[in-house]
Formats: sequence, C-alpha cells, structure tokens
Amino acid sequence: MDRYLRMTHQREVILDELRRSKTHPTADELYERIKKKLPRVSLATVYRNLEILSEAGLIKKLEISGRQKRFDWDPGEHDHVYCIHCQRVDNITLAAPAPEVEPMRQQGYRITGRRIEFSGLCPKCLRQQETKKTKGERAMACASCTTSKVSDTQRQVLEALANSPEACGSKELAAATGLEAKQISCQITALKNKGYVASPARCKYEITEQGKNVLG
Amino acid sequence: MDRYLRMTHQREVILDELRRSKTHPTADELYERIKKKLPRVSLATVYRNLEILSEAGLIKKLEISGRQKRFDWDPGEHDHVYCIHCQRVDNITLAAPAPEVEPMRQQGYRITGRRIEFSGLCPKCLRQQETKKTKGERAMACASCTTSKVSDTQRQVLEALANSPEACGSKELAAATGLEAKQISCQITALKNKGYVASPARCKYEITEQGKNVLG
DNA sequence: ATGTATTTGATAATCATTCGCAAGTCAAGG
DNA sequence: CCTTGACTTGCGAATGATTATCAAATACAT
Repeated sequence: MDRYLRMTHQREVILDELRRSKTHPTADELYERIKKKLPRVSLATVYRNLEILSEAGLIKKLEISGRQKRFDWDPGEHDHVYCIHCQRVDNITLAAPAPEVEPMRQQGYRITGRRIEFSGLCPKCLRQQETKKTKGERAMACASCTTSKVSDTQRQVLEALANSPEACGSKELAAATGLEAKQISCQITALKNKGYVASPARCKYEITEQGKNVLG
Repeated sequence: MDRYLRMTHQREVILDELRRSKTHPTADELYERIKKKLPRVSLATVYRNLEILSEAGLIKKLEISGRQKRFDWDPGEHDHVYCIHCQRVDNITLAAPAPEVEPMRQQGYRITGRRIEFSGLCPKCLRQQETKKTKGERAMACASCTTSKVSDTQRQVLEALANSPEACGSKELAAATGLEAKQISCQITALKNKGYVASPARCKYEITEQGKNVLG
C-alpha cells in the first residue's frame, strides 16, 4: 500500500517536460523550461516533485560526478557517460552485456545497487579542444603570473570580460571561455596583478581601461 | 615541468593522516582528526590540500553518491561500495577482473575514465536493520499523522529528543535514531500536531511536557 | 459539496565547498 | 645571511545546490 500520490498540474508538467528531454537535465534546467509553461512555479516545487517522482520509481535521480544531480525519465537500469568539460550526460550501451557481479555480500555488505559511469569528452567539446591546441599552457598557468605580457589563456579571459556588460564571476567566465574554473581564478589573479582586471565586489570581476588597451 | 609543490607541515600531516586511515574519510572527518595535531589549521587548508594532492596524483578524490566527497590514500584504480545507511565507503574487489570495455569513442565520446560503484548495507547496518524488523512502518508513516497514539517510529524520535540536552535539528535526529531524514520530518510534523514536540527555532525541535508524559 | 491530507509558493536555512585577502613561509640566488 | 617572489595559510565571508518551514491553496474519496 503505497502512499497516496496526487496528480497535480505542476507534477504533470514536470514529468512531461522531463520525458520530452533527450538529455538528462538538472533540476535547475528543468525549472527554467517549466517556468515558461507555469510562470508561477517555485523552484522548490520542482525539486520536491523530482524527488517524489524518483522515489515512486517513475523517474530516476542520477548522482553523477559533479555538483548538480540530474534526472532521467527512464527509470530502467542503464549506464551513463558524462563530459568532463561541459557536464553533459548521455546514455551509453556497454559492449559486454553482462556487467559484472562479485561474490555476493562481499566484505559482509548486502549489495543492492550498482552504478557504472564513464567520463570523457563529448563530441562537441572534443572538436573544440582540437581546434584550440592547448599546448603546455596549463602547467605554466601559475608561473606566468608575473610575466608582463598576457598569455593566450589570459587574453581569452580578458575578452570574455570585455564582452560582459557587467562584472561577472569565475563560473560565468569558465562557461564563456570553456576553461576550467581552476585556471580562471589563477589567471584572474595574474590579470589583477597586471592591473588589467579589477574586482568591484567579492568574486566579481571586470576589465580595466588598461586591460582594454591590451585587447585593442 | 610540473608546478612547484612545497611540502609544508600541514600538507605532511594531512597526507599522513589520510594514509593511516583504513576508511575513506570526508574532508571534514579528516579536519577533525588533524585539528588534534595542528590546532590552528583551517578547514579551508584541508580542502585546499586534498584538492592539490589529488590533482598531483598522490591521493584520489572519490565522488561517491551523496553529498560529501571522500578521499582515498590509494590513487590506484579500484572500485568501491558504500553503505546507503551510514554512508561508509569500502573498497571492493570485482569477481570478473576485466570490468568491461565498450566500443571506444561510443557516441562520439572520447572516454578517459570509468567508475564502478556498488551500494548496499554494510555489515553493521545490516545487523541493526535485522534486529529492528521495520515492518510496514515506512509506507504508513505519513498516514499516521493524525492518529492520536504515537507509532513506534514516533516514539523513537521522541526518545531521541528527550535525550538531547537542547533543541536539535532533523539531521541529528536521523543520526540518533537511525531513521531516514525523510521520515524524521514527517514524524516531527505529526508529533507537532499532537503537541508532543515544539519548535523553538526554525529547524530545531524539542520535546514538550506533554511529549514527556507519553514516554513516561 | 465537504472534510482533510497533500501540495504549493515564497523564503529562510543548511551544508559542503570555495574564494578573497592579508600575513606568513619556503627555497633558491645572490 | 638576506632578498625575493612564488606558494601557503587562516580567517571569514561567499557560493551554489538542495532542503525545510509555514500559511494558503488543492485535489480526492466519500
């Protein structure tokens, strides 16, 4: 005897919206889409219902690496790949149909679930990566904090800042440049030292006049 | 040319403390232990160094299901089980030595990593579960919100509250009773309706005189 | 229709983790 | 031994994702 579950309008829309998505959206992404149909929904409602629906087995909550959880309209058992660059998650079919079992109750555990998860670069990010020939930039990133001229990476960051209408955080810069958040903060520090970037508020950055000259 | 890595005292202690732990501690657990040796360390330092050390490949960051990340002194490739009840994480050895591969670049992805993760009940929680014969309590939990007498689960929660010297949150109650957080909040609501529990502050609960009578 | 358990919206709270900053350290080169 | 500049640390405040609270609104069996 399961707990009673009402089919409210918002519940319906949430389920419907998830089912029509080919990707595995986060609660937040789903919320943005649902707002278009139900402008008054609360983010909490989306979270609540995703939780309830996955408890009821109608959908599945994916706890892939990373911060945000994603949701899958298909509650059946299957595995995933995620892109370490853009965080996208896709289904994947294993070559060996038999996953693998282990001596039941290994170490005294009673096993009730298993999860297999691959990671790598999705086609899109792969292409992007190849055209950018990253060179040894990454390891050198922090060493370049004091050189007077800006590196390619720093130029990228500066350009992103120049294009932003207002001060933005490192997350946005990471998204705009396609660089890792790690790198961003390091580059920001370097750029601040050079006087090309200013921080009007904590965690917010903007390009200085001096910085614009570098780009120009 | 890797980035220059200093071996500071705190770095040393953090690495040492992780290496001597048989389990896979969270940053927070590690912090608690390290504080005993270095009373002035900052939690941020622990996080920072765990991140740096795992980037350097000296340790490994585990992104197991759940909120907190855990750390493994063994950076070699191996798989894990975690207890869905107490969150403990252990190593596990697979029966089939060859996990499984899939047609490289499936769906256009360039695969660079894979993770296999089992879940279940650890020996300790298994025993605890068996002695408690949970019955159908769980499904009925919310339906019982209005019955006048308290359920076994509610009694458990009340006892935990009675034992607490001050008002406590649902997380603590979950820990004290071994129940799911979900259930706790439901039971708290029921107990508040009955007048056995009061909430002196948001998210904090305490037992009322009336509640104590029920227990007595 | 009606009573009532469930659900919603809005918002505050939580928790794990990260960031900014100023002060402190370290190692190599004078 | 003393500089120097990159690396680190402690601290507190900020972030981001998710969850909880609570009064008001709903949906459903009867």
